[in-house]
Parts: sequence; structure tokens; C-alpha cells
Amino acid sequence: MTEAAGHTPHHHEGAPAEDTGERTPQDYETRVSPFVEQFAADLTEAGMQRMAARVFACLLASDDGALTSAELSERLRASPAAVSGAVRYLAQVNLISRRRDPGSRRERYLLHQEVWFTAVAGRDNVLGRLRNTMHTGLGELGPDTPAGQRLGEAVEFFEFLQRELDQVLVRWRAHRSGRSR
Amino acid sequence: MTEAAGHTPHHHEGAPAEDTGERTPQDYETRVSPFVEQFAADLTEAGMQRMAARVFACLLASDDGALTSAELSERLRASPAAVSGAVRYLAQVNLISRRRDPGSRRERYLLHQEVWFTAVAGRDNVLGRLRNTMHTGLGELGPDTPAGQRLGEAVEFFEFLQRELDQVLVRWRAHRSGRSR
DNA sequence: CGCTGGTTTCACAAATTTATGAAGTTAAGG
DNA sequence: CCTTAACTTCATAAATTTGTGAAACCAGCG
Repeated sequence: MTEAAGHTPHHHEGAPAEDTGERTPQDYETRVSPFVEQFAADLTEAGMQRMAARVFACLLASDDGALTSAELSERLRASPAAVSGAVRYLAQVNLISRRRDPGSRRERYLLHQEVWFTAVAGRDNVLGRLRNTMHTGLGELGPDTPAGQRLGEAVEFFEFLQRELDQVLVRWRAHRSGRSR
Repeated sequence: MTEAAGHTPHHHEGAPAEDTGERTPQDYETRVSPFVEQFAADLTEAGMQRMAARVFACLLASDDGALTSAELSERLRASPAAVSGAVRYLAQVNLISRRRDPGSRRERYLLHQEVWFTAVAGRDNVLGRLRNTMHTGLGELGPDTPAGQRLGEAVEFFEFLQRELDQVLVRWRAHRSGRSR
């Protein structure tokens, strides 16, 4: 059956602002789902495939950052096939990993540790590709042409950016572990 | 975000080939165009609309970073309509500006100063949007829930990233002017 | 072995995105 | 004013991307 295992609503009073307290199962529909969809939309806008974005967002909003195919399928009202495809992509780009719960034939898809970290590293890759293409183009155009100048500067910028980005990530690690972990 | 993670060493591949000197008109076809298309493909892969990417790449590879609609249309073998749309988009996101040469009815589209700078700032915008959506979601989910925890951390990461990114850009400015300008 | 729950693959339908020709605008130049 | 070069808008055709149902797979379990 499809009863959402592991999604026991946690009750929390004393919540911030105007949270009256109770968390009902309907909360998913009224509160979580809108967020998931909005976030997915943002990601899509930013270039990620739609379904992958939805799955990713859904995991992000789930209690323990992990859901089974069936759960995703239900929450997103999407076919298992669609989930399968999205999940394959996300695993490919290292945003999630798939885990086989021993004793059960269902699989759990869970957010990679430090997802955002990974995501930024990924961005780093596309920067690298752009940089390489420009570097090659520089060879074709000749570094002495006006266009070549511009390209050269761009290449420099990208290299600079990549170095800096790496350091930013290092700094984040420091920042992070410095406060609670 | 779209591509995978992992840390590809930022290797500079093959040095630019020998530049024999002459530049013929056919050079555009044989040398420039392939670069333009490849670069556009990279940008498309990274999420930019195809035609916009082509126009942008074309401008980047042009001698003075500026071309008329007709020139773009010819070099890209695309209809004026397509160019028009692409150009509108690029202006929208502040990557190019349009200039009306007084006395001529044609318009010139030129790369914005410090394009890459702008581009990164733009990326910053999408980061901001994601951050905001997450922040809102945090309100809905409650910061005391497991998902809320995760979200909160993500928001922090994004804020950190944005601050750092700003500084990186400042540093680039310094770096840049420190060497020649 | 042979089911059976669970996931993946495949062919195809639906939705979206792109690009185009043609008609519509706008303003320079007579 | 009227012409006309140049850009834009619009409806539509073409290409791509998405998502789905149904069939194929693949272990575990009895």
C-alpha cells in the first residue's frame, strides 16, 4: 500500500510568528507543496529540467531528505516513470544518491550530503567548460586581434573566478564547522 | 545549476596553434563561426535560450563587441525576427545595450561593459531568488522541523555565498586594475 | 522455480520552445 | 507628406523536451 511511511507529522507548538501549532497531514498540500513547486520553478528557471527540479525540491522539503519513488510519485502526482528519469539525472549530477534498504525492494533517494556545496562545484564545471571553449577560440582568433583581447580577458576572469570559488567553499566549511557540528 | 560535481582540474589544454599571420574573410566561416557555435552551445547547456546564446557568442567574437542586426542575421544565418527576440532578451538581462547611431536607422547591439561581471551579478540574482523562496518555505515548514533545519542551513549557505561573491567581484576589480588600466 | 512488488525502458502523445515569413511600426530622407 | 530602410510583432510551422501507460526487468520471497 501507499501509506506514507515515515512521514509522521511532528507537532510543534511555540513555532515562530503566527504558527497556531498543529501540523496536520493536509499541511503537505497547503503549505509544503506550494513551496516545493515554487522552488522547483526557480530551479527550472535557472536551467534544471522540470521534473528533476521538482524531485529535488520535494526531497529538500521532506523530513529526512530522503523519499522512496512511491512517495515522490504521490507527493508530486507524477508517474513512477517520470520519477525514475528525474532520479537518474539527479544521481548523475551527484545531487542525490540512491540507497537500497536491505530487506525491502524499494529504493530510497536521498539528498547528497552538502548538496549546495556539490551544486556549486557543479557550477564550477560549467565555468570550466566555458573557459576552455574560450581558450580554444582564443587560439583561432589570435590573441592579437580585438576580439582576441576581449576573449583573453574573459578567460582570465573565469580562471580567477574558479580559484576564488574554490576558496569560498573552503571558507564555508570553516564557517560551518565553527558554529555547530 | 545543472552539471555534475567532482573537481575537474582546471587544466589548460593545448597551447594555441601557430598563427601564420594572414586573416582572410573566409576566416569567419572556418575559424570564428565554429567557436561561436560551440560557445553558444555551452551557454545553452548552461540554461540560456539558444538564439540568445548565439547572438551573445557572436558579439563576443566580433572585433569591437558590437554588431548590427543585419550583421548578426547574416553571420548566424538567422532571420531578423529571431535576432530581434534574442536581442530583446539580452538587453533585458543586461548583457548588451542597444545604441542608436544618430543619422542611421540601424541599431547596434553592443556587449555591456564588463559583461562577465554583469553575468555573475545576474547569477547572483537567481541565487537571491532561490534564497528567498527557501526563506519563505522556512516560514511555512517551521524552523524547528527537520526539513526546516535543512532549509535554514541552505539559506545560510546562500547568504554566505552572496556575500562572498560580492567580495570576489571587488577583488577582481582590484586584480584587474592592478595590472593594466 | 515462479510470483510479486518495485523500478526502468520504450513508443508515443502532449506541452513547450524556437525560428520563420509576412504584415505592422517607426522614423530618416527626400 | 510619402517612401522606404530597419526593426518588431504575430500566427504558425518545426523541433525539442516532457510525461505517461504499458510492457519489460529484476531481485527477494514463498
